[in-house]
Amino acid sequence: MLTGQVLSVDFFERPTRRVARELLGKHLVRRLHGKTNAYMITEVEAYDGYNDLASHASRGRTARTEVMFGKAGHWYVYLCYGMHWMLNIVTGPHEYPAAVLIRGVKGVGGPGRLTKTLGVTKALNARTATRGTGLWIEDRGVRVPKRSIMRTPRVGVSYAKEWAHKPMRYVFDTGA
DNA sequence: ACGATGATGAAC
DNA sequence: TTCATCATCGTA
Repeated sequence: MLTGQVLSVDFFERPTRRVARELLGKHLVRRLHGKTNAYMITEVEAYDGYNDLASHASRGRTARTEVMFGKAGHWYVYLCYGMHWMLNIVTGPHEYPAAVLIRGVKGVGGPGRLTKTLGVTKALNARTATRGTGLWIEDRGVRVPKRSIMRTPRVGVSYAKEWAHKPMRYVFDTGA
């Protein structure tokens, strides 16, 4: 089976926007019910720091957001609109609240559809992105030319004042 | 264009 | 304890 280099904590501990951009082209790998599937990441959003009004962390440290303040490389999974699980990976330094929302992979557009397809639920919240938890990220050598990366404002955060229109959404245009 | 559907956080 | 608010999606 073709595998790649599993991304370690070092990768995620860097500045959130950089991590977001570099996650494009990486592979989200899911092992569930004895089967392993890999999905190339094509769409992400950065949620960066206490001042980011679009981030849950802007309303302080709470039971839900605790994981965002924790160590990088952990999953932050929460329920949105009462029915969709959202999958994020914690980024940046310890105690600094930040994460990247994985919005889409090749063939599966939309964060809610993505978690449904991969069988991701609250059970993965606060777990590490390692093989042991059944959900991790690999570099399989896909090259992502700068030209193929689109930046846009984030989706569904119109309430976030000036943060609503910052280009913190990254899309890998594969042309396919 | 709109309703489903429930956790979350802030107000009371 | 109540209430408004959602980092969405399928159907119309």
